[in-house]
Amino acid sequence: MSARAIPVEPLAEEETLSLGERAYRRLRDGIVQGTLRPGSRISERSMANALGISAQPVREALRRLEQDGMVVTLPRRGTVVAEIGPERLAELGRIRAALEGVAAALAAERMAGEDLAELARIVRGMRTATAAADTEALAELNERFHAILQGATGNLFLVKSLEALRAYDDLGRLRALGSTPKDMPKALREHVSILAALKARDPALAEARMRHHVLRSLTTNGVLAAPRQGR
Amino acid sequence: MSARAIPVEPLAEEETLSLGERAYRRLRDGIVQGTLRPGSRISERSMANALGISAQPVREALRRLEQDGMVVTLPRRGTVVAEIGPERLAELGRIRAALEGVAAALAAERMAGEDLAELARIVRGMRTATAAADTEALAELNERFHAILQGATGNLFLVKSLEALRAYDDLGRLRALGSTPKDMPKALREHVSILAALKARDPALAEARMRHHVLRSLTTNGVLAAPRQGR
DNA sequence: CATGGACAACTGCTATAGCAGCTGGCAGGG
DNA sequence: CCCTGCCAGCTGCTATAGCAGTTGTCCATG
Repeated sequence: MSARAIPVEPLAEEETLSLGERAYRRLRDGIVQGTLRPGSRISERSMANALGISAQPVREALRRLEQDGMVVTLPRRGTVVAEIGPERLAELGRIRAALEGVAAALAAERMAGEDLAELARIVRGMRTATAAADTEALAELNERFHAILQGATGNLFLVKSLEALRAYDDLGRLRALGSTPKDMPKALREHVSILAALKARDPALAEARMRHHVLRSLTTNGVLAAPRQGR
Repeated sequence: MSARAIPVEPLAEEETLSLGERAYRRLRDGIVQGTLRPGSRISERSMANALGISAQPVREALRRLEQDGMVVTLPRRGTVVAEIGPERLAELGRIRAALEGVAAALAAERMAGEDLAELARIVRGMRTATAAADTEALAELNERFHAILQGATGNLFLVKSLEALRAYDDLGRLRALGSTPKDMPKALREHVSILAALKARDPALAEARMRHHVLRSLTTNGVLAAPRQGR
């Protein structure tokens, strides 16, 4: 009975999501937040009654996490949390930069006019939030900006992959300091330039700018080291 | 009993893989090969006894396919095969090109010497296979080349994502003609140049060349149209 | 004829039970 | 003391049963 030692709390009935989905997010957050440390073993049964649910949803979540590269399970042996060191985190950041770049390129080609208008509204909000140094609102707007852009591509694979990568990004943000203090004007200029490329329907330009934006953001957050990364 | 109409044959005991894994691959192949057409509904139970197995492995496979963007399920409503038109296929190709590019960049930094030697061996084999016009051996070598390169990155997320994307690639290859007839020398030159960039430990160069290689390959296969794609 | 409501037949989702394989320790023979 | 084989206790994995929503049909009612 080592179930008591498992650093996970039972699932509340928070929302209307399926137990499998909730277990997935819970475990994912547990991994990126470090409460489930790399190398630690996760038993389907133990984790199940630690969460107060059955074993299937847990197993389902573990299979999805395995596809995300967060855990690795040896058949009939056990499931362990994968190692996510700083270098691995940097890799994932570069991957995310590349994918967001492709998303921007696709969006530049397909994006509807109303979505562009919505992005323009968001950027406008960013400008005021930057002036007011409202980091919280800025984070919210930033998330919406990327979400709309990715959603505009209509590509499920892209959206799902970036969603998974975003979880890792939170991990990087936790290990480094909190949110970025004084690069907000820089981020604002980058968003403006990205929007301009989107409006101009220039895929290559949008991709380059988006990629640079993500890489720069990761660099100032300490996830990436040298400023000469990935071109 | 509409189970008889489901275009899937029962699972043989082919290998030692789990039923969930086998169902995942079977369904994935069924989708990319067109036997499970877009828009068609997939019932867990029906598919289960069509495959001669229980419902859980099928459900498990469906959840993974959903994360790949191949199916979309409405809670308590049903699961349907997602639409994968030519334009979506082109998008996925560009995504794959970007990811393989990042993989090449990472490999250029981290790759061990013995892996480089193995790649050199493979490229040497490609040279003779190209001279002999042995398309089958060439496809095999090509697969090994990319597999070793991706494996050298040691990044699970990258490997898993590219594995899923490769399935879509097969779909594109099916819709277009068969394997490439006369661009083999071009592919050989590209592999040689990629290997050179890897040996030189030049991440940016390796990435650019790999990305160009994949995009060019997709273009000659008819998956991509204009030669001015993605930079 | 139109309309509304109940019922049957689905669906995805969850829980329980039990299988087969692996591991580690403990006893018994060398 | 060391080695070997057994065995209990794990593990992931699969099957069965049943839950709870959704949908479509069919009959009764206005």
